Amino acid sequence: MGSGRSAALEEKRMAARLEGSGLTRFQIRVLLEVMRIPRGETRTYSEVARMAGSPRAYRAVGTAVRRNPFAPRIPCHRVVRSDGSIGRYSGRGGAKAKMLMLKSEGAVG
DNA sequence: TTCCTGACGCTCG
DNA sequence: GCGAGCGCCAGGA
Repeated sequence: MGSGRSAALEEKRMAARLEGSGLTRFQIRVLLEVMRIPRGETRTYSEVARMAGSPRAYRAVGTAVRRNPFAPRIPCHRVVRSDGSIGRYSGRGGAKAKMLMLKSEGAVG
């Protein structure tokens, strides 16, 4: 990807927008971490929960990403289950589209 | 404040 | 290898 500077700027603007979207602090933190996942890579819900500050809140992570108001901006499709499964996807196309996006990014074979 | 739900995780049969 | 059950944390009604 390009410059990390614009990415940081984007993240800052995102945080401001998320706060105005009626999301909670925890959910914002989760979505912010998800947005930092590099293209072509994936993270498990447990990892995201850990990054968000609550290692055992993987359930709440699912609730948070499901509320993701910035679908393409925040790559929630890069969050998969710990067993390697795609998991669910409430966005357009469901889990099928999720897998397609991951294949497009080279995250999966 | 209490109960129910959820894009999960792990164990057990 | 697979399905069912229980535990986990956060949020909404």
